[in-house]
Amino acid sequence: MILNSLNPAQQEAVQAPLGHQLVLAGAGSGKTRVLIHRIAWLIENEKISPFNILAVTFTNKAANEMRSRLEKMLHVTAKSMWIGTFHGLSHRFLRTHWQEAGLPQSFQILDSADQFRMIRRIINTLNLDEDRFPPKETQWFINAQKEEGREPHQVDTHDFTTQTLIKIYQAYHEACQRTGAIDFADLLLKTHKLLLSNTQLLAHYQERFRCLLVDEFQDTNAIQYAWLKLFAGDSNSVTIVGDDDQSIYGWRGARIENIQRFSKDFPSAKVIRLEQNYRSSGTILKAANALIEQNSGRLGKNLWTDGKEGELITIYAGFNETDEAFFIVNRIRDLQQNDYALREIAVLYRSNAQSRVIEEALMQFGIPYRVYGGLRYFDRQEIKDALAYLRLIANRSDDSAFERIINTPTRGIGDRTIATIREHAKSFSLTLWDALQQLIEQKFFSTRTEMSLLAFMELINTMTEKTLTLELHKQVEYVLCTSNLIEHYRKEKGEKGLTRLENLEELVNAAHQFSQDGISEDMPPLAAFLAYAALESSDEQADAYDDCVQLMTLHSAKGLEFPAVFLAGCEEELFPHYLSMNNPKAIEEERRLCYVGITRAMRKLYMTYAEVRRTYGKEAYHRPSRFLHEIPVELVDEIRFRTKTTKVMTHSQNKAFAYKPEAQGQFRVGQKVYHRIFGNGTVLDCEGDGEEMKVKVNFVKAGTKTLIASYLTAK
DNA sequence: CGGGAAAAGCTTTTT
DNA sequence: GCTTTTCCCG
Repeated sequence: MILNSLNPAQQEAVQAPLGHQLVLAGAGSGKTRVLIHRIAWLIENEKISPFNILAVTFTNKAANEMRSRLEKMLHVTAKSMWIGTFHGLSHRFLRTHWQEAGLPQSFQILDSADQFRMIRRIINTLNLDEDRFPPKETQWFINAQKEEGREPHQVDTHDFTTQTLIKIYQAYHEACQRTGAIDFADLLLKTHKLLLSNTQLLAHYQERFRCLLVDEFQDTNAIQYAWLKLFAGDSNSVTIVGDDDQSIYGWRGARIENIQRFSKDFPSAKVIRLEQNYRSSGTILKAANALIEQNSGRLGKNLWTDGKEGELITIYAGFNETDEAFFIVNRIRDLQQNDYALREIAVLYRSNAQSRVIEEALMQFGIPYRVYGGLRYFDRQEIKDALAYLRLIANRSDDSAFERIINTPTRGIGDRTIATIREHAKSFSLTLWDALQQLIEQKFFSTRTEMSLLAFMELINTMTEKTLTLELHKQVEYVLCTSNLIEHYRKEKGEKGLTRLENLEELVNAAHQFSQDGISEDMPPLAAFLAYAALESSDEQADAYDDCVQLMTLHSAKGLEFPAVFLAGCEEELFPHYLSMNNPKAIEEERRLCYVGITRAMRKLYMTYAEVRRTYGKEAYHRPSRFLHEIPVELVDEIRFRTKTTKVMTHSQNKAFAYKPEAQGQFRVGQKVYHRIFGNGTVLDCEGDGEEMKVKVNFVKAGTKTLIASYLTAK
């Protein structure tokens, strides 16, 4: 194996003797490479069988990448290796041990939308007020409990509200059990619980997985930590890789403290720091280091590079979000001139809503772009409809699927009828399907309603029979046709309906592709496909080769790198977000998010903000983000006020065009001035006049800069 | 049942 | 402000 491509610290991590290891890997320090080389080393030099290795990542994408890179490196298939996400691996485990776990063989995975509907229904059935117990918050509560590994009866409670929430949790828990559904958190919980209670099984798995490796360890939550510890047992070797400075998922239960806890629970663990950065210029790195230093309780790490200092960081103050967007587009065009490919440029922002203005500006200039995040393929309405038919075929007790399609496409079954079925199901603890069957036997409905209902049951039963022997993709095709979904969406007018039809067609292809890849092991193909749809958030890889500007949130940028990065919306209230403002811990997480953003940039970083921003229909004035002030001024280049493009603004932007900043008066040489980022300084030179006036200022702390007069205050 | 009007949201996201 | 969900009526 080629090790000379690794630096000494990396080599140390890769070649460490068996035992526990904690690798603190800074941004851009080659963390993934180390992890992959380590696994290869274990196999080739320590003669560990791939069969004995368990590697955990946080996304399917990371898992797939790791697998394929390993296969390339070792020239073997990594099939026998357990590489995957906590959820994916738990799923694999539960599919094998469904019986011991007390699950039906065809257990269905609920995604968060299914979970939401189910919880809301339970709140209503319990006659609770949706305003006092908002389904979304309740869902949050339940998931938070699950992430801490607490079942309904294990939650301590004193106040009435929590007691009610637990009641809902309990009812939800029972509903899941009755319908054979498990949610994402359950995958981990049930795996953990089964291993704890079944010593034989535990011994078997502990004996098998002699080497455990976990990536992005700073993102693990309580149940994941417990899960890992259980697999580790007393004698297996555990390697964790993480960066406390890049922990940005605290809000969904991730705990940085798990890193410290690991050192305590595995005291023999060797700590290795990877601090050499291969990604960013010296300037960008200095900015990142200075920023993150403001956080308390860090494990401590200082990134360095032997590369060039590179270009200064450009901070731009737009007068509103449109101006900010046009600045970004203008600079993107400049970058294009300077031989940057569009795909090498990323625009990052705190929240998704910010993408719109930027998209509009890009569109106006005909610059191709791609927005990451947003609605995923398997989350689309039409796809979920089709999958619901398949789910009901596979498992009649799947209530979520039942509710979704009993009247989609419409077949004359109204809300009243569905409510009756629900009620009956509740009072006799039946699944909706069984409740419906009973009610029909009891001749409960009017003849017309009964006919519609019978037709529905008949449809599902026929589908099940007819597709029993069909190949998976044929099965999907059959369902699409006989369910009338195609017909239903054909009626939807406009482009939307057309896209939906295309998506449905694509589902047949997806099924075909899936069965050809054939990783379904001993699961029936349909069940495997449904699990795949629930667990894998298939990202369209085809677009990856297109040359377009990459737009995404800071969260989704983690793990990526780009030669040029724009960080838009660097304003107080937006970034840091106003919901984090009064919580020091949350502010630190925002700062880490900013750190992640800055360290995505390889050569050139722009940070922009808007004086006025329209949010939720209201115009709001914000101060520049505190994070801008935390970057040493000597690393910052220039502040420009207005771009040439203001003239190109279309009618809709007229408002922006009409905006005139308050004249600050004329400046003269020798005058003392103040700037909100650079601080105090003295005017050295003036050029032009009015608001277009450019002023050269010698700042006390920041040195000499040339900027637009409007951003200076006379002292 | 479907369409239009009114109302309600509205960080960050993977699984 | 814009988008999604809900409500109400023909």
